[in-house]
Amino acid sequence: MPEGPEIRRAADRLSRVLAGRRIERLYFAFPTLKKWETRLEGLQLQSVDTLGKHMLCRFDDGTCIYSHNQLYGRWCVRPLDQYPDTGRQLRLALHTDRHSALLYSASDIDVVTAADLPNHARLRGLGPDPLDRDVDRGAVIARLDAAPFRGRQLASLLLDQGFMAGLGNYLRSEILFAAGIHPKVRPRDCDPQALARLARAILTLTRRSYRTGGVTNSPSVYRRLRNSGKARGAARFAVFSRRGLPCLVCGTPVCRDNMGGRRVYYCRDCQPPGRV
DNA sequence: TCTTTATGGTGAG
DNA sequence: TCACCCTAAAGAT
Repeated sequence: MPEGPEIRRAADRLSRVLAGRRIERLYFAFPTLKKWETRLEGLQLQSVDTLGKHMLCRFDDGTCIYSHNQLYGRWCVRPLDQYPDTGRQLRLALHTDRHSALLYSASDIDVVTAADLPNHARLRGLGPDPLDRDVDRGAVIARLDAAPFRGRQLASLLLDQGFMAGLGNYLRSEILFAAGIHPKVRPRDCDPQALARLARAILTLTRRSYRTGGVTNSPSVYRRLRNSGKARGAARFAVFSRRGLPCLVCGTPVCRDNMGGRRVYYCRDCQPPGRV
């Protein structure tokens, strides 16, 4: 569950069973965090929040459990003390009187006091999260057009958590395809219409992915691809991981390149390079 | 069974 | 830009 929308969904699931409840027991796999098992025991869990791909389980005394799932971490919610049959390593467990919230495989877990939270190295400098309701299209356009960002290639900018928090590698490709913009284009090369398309794609696709659990294709295209049976796995995405397959709009084979150290997928006909 | 890849991120040069 | 770390699953042999 790696990108912002999936993390936010996981936080919602945790919230439903943890928020407002006393945490009766905790388990930390990492030795340096063991001391917190007794310190946090019996406190009430106030909320489960996300900032981009970062998650915070907040306790009523202000202490937070910070976690980042990277590529591998996975949250499970189960009835109390029932563990899924998985070969994965349990890294963190929060038990109420009814439920167990279990974090598997994640390696980036920490406990942060209220005083240290504002200075936390991983949270400082994050951009706005497009899942937040107060982030609208105008705000995204303004950010794209701001001095630190307008000269940067979109391929790199869209992965920068300081630009917008929560976007990741599949959203990058999907956003650029939806906006019809080549990955090497910079915001300063975009006319107002192109900037507006880009901002709309950032918000629409991130929020769609949140609603659908990671499907960025339009609902009708997704249904059509699934029903055709040919592209089950790839049905989620319009371009991402579709190298060599026909573009869903024009039929040209989808390109794959390395940009910003990660793979980006695009259609060279629907997303022409140069000024847009 | 071995190798490669992955929806993430850091730090060195 | 690169090497590297984390862990799991898919792909190649």
